[in-house]
Amino acid sequence: MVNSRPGRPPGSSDTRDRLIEAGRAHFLAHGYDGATLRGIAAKAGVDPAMVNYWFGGKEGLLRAVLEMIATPGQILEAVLAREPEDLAPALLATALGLWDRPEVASTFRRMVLAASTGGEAEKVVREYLGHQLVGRIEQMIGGRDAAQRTSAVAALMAGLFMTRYVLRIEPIASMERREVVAAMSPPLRAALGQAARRTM
Amino acid sequence: MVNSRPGRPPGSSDTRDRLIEAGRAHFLAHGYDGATLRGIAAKAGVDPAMVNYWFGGKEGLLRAVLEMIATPGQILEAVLAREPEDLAPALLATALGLWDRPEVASTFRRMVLAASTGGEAEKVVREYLGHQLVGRIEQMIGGRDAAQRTSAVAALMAGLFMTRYVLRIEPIASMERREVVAAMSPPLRAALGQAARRTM
DNA sequence: GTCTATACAACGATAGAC
DNA sequence: GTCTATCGTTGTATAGAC
Repeated sequence: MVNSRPGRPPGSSDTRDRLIEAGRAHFLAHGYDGATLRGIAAKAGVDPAMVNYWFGGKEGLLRAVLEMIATPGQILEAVLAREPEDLAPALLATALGLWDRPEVASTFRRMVLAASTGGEAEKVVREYLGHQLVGRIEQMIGGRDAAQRTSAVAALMAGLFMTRYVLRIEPIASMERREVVAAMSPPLRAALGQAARRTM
Repeated sequence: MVNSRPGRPPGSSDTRDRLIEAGRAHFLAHGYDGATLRGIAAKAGVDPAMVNYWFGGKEGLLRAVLEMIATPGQILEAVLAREPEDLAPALLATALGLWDRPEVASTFRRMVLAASTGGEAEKVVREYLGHQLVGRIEQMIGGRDAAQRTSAVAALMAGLFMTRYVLRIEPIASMERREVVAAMSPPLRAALGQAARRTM
């Protein structure tokens, strides 16, 4: 394995930072498989081999870019201050406010697509979503049957994102933000609310 | 452009069918970018150049594979006989019963993938999901605010599928089917139930 | 028309010189 | 640390045999 975080090199070497920024732009524009190391390196103004040196390969660069974005945490942080009664609409409004920004939606869109290809990027994205996002929701809601309720919440939020931003299925893709909040709040409240009842 | 559908060649040429079957298996196993034309051709026992001859390229083969897979509204058909009270768990149990069959899960997985190719396949998949699936749900539940409630139902089901089968996020990916039904029934009932209330 | 054979540019990755 | 040279593999294109 290669040195992935030098303390502060004496010579030059903002190479690493330039590669992360260029990689973010390229993954966003072309997806994981579509982006090329040569194109990223050219935009960063460095040699393509530097990707392998600093990140161990293309997959390592994706991991570094994902760590840089770290948006799911922002949603939860911004919401944790609210009282539990308002949790559902607050979570929805905060998430939509973030996702409606085009560059954020595109980033997650690419992540989902990368995770759907079955390639190496899939493992990276799954790790990221599993720990960073789902783990923190579960920790947040706690209580009995936390795992089941967390799964329901995660499925609901993931489905909202998929239908509205990735697949762009009508009518949800064109709905006003407050309409979406109104429509999704009751089911999200049910998912957050009490432990799942045995129904069959 | 190349001839893509010969009437009935006198000579041999099940080459096309063999490529579709091999392509289905490979796309399913490795994803679109992960699958290689040489690997597909080898499994089909034909020359790699035949993919270009019959389908015009890799993307054309994907389109032919998608056309071959009959993606059914079986879920809705099987559920429509139930009374409205049981609708949520019935819909979930039926959907899970279908999706837990590996080849069906893979089919939808590939549709998500196809929606990302950026080509003509994206439009096809979106049309199919929008009209064939979401449109029928809306027609089924009817009433006031049908569009909003339909969106919530679609998001919930899409999210369930994404987290459990595509992204395979824990713990929902490993949960028993009846656990999933129990966890998702309350939010799904809320989505199906009454018109969304204005919450903000 | 159907297929084989071959070639080509671009890709991710690596070894080793500086 | 950085870069050059190069390897194996990818998707695609084409020439020509049946």
